[in-house]
Amino acid sequence: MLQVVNIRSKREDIIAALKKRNIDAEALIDEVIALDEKRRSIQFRLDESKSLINTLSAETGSLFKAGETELANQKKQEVSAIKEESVPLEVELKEVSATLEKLLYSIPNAPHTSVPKGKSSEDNETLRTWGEATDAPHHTPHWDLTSKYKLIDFETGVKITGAGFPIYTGKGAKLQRALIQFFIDEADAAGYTEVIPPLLINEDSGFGTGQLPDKDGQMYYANEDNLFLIPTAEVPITNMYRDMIVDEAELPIKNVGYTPCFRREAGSYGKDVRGLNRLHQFDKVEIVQLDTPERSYTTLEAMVSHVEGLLQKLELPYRVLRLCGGDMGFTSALTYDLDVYSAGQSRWLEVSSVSNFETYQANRMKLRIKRKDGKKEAAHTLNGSALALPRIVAALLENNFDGNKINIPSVLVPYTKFETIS
RNA sequence: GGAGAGUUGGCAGAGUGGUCGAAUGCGGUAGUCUUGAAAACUAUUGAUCUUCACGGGUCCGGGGGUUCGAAUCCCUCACUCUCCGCCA
Repeated sequence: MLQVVNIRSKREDIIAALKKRNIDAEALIDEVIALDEKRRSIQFRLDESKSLINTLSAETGSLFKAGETELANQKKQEVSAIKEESVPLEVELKEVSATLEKLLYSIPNAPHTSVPKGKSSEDNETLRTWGEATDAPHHTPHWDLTSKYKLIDFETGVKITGAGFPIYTGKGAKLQRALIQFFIDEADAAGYTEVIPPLLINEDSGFGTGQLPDKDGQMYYANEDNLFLIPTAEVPITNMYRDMIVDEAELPIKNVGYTPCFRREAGSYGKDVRGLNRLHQFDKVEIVQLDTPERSYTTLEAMVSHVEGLLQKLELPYRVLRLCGGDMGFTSALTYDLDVYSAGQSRWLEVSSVSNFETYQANRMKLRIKRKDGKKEAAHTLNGSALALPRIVAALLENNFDGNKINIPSVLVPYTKFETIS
């Protein structure tokens, strides 16, 4: 969530930034400011009466010890009276704080100055493209290839679970593992520490990264234990640092993790869900960084470059987009999407989303930096897919199909241990 | 799943109704000593809200209660450990 201090001191900037998300937040922001002022004034009065109660209670104690029972009883009654008076204040403080918090949870992150205005994915800004985004001569969609070469069994997946839960078989399974290993090796070389996190998370973690309170409908829920299946490794990995104060010297913290991801994808349909385009369970390698506010945007660019490097090594044509305000995620301040060209479907497929959340997540999860001078402030959190597997597999198959066989990009051959699929 | 024990500052660990935000040890930081280091000694060392500041409030797993006053008593939830059961 946004920090109240910032809302107070940068009211205009925040309202202007939120306009890019097509939100007129003026009334909301002013309500936050008013509630915060109210909260502070109540707390001040409450603190005063508590201070008085503490003093009088201590005096009562000494009087009892000294045997001055009568005086002590008098003080006792005095304290009771003050306490009674402060009860409504206490109730009010709780109410005001709860309302304020709820309001803060409902405000999305303020977009970075570079974020373009816009309503939908149409308005995203294409920054650059790499490679030739041209259709393959045979123009075969991957679902035909996966069935022709027996790489993925969608039907049996339906039988044992349901749509969107594919079974990778034979070389399809090996390709999958090869990609994961390749991605992790690359991240390793770039200085990321690998983690294998839990695939189920509790409510606090869901709140920390911003999936809760409103996006619970997108996560699978393990009712009996009140746990959620992770929609992305971002959640467990970032939450490793929840409620922590990290020394400035330890930053940046760089983690990479491979996990399956689970998404209910309620409301999706049509060509979007065909084949590997959108699944309920898919594999992803995620990179996560924690850094200082002054460095985080440089870090963001470095993360994008890392992802671009992966795509270049895989020889997949791609483009880099800067998301417009209307298409950005709730918690992000700036997001770059990377799309690969799918030569069998003639469309771009999003394979990575790299974001800087600034202090939005850190503030929620109480993740702070301890500066050299001892001062504490919220850290910046960032993450990105590096990469999401299914659409990479889709593009890889489609783009490298020559009519007779599928040629594996040379960088992957040491991992797959086969050069072609035929 | 059953039975029992526990949860205190970065860590270990005292503290069972008042002066306890909390002894002590370790660790951290600064200094003395030393050519330097170690050792020793001295000092310092939690978080959070509020205030220009002085100061004040809150926090001893979470929530609630009893009391003039709670780390300490009661209720409740969560977690950890030990034993038993089950099991990759």
